[in-house]
Amino acid sequence: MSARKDDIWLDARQQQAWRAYIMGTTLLLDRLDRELRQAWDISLIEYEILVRLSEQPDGSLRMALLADALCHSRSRITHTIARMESTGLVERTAAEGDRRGVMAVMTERGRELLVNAAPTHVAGVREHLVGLATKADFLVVGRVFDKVCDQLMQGHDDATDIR
Amino acid sequence: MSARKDDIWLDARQQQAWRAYIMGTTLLLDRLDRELRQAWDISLIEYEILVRLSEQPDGSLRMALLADALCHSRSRITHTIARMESTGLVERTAAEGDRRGVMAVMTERGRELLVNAAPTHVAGVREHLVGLATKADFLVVGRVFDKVCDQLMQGHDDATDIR
DNA sequence: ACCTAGAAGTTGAAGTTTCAACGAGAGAGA
DNA sequence: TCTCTCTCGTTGAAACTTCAACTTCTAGGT
Repeated sequence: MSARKDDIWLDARQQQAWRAYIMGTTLLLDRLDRELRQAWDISLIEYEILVRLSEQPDGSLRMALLADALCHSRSRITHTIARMESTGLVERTAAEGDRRGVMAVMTERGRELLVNAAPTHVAGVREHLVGLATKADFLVVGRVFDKVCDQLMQGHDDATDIR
Repeated sequence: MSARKDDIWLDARQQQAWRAYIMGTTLLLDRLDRELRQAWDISLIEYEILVRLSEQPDGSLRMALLADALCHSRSRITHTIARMESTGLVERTAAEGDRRGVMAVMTERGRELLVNAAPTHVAGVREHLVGLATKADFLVVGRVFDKVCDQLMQGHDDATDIR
């Protein structure tokens, strides 16, 4: 109940680091999203979905796995895939062996768009983040956020689930 | 046109770090937002606005400065402050000396809420991020994102501005 | 076979952010 | 003073996400 202040609050440097992280992330994600939209008329989320699909041998993935891979709610994936289907980047097919299941499949057009958009995206990531840090420092960032993922992954579910 | 692959793409470890950062950030911001909403019925954005206001001697800040401090669009600030005004956390007053200007002022109720919510928020930041890394590693994160801010800050404007 | 708990995915409404356009005032220069 | 350009902040619609409810199907027990 009466923990000392420095057990509760962040010190000045930690607080500064936290703010830099929040602001930097806000600016970075905003920028990467805009760059993709302007160059290829696709959002960062849609781009990331295409990346995951492209990593599968058949270019397809169950909706739930897509949601887990991106840490998005299932509802969000449903809506986003619906939009992408309407622009011809993916299609929906039934999953074999589970009649509840739906597979999102990348179309040829989706694959072409990804091939085009990938250099734009990677250049942005390099220019606005990776290229600004030493290799070692960037790997530290990766290490820290690996732990964040581990800590927060269990217990992350769709909003419909109990908590 | 024919740059070597490793001039364009990230290597495996960099890519892994990038994904950890994206996923970790998604999970982290989602979690911090939920914790504040559940405990105090306030979003992370609203919380951050209250923090900035509380740092001013008179608890008020021009809309534009608020937008800049949070790296949000002016439109977003307008909408968010409107919601906060309707729940009694802030009020709007005219800025002196510039009849275009609007000040967002923290109410007493806003200040009380912030005092209550701050421990929740800081505990979350500690538990899900700061406490998972060594002090040195976390400062590296801050250093990296400081550079990201510097690089992206100039040229960050409201969506209405030319680009 | 039957029942039940839970998972998969969708739906539509509510909430939030972005986008483009706008009105009003400030400020510099002729 | 007049005018031109720019900034401030807002507006309402479109785009996107969250939320809660729902249907369908699976899987495990009896």
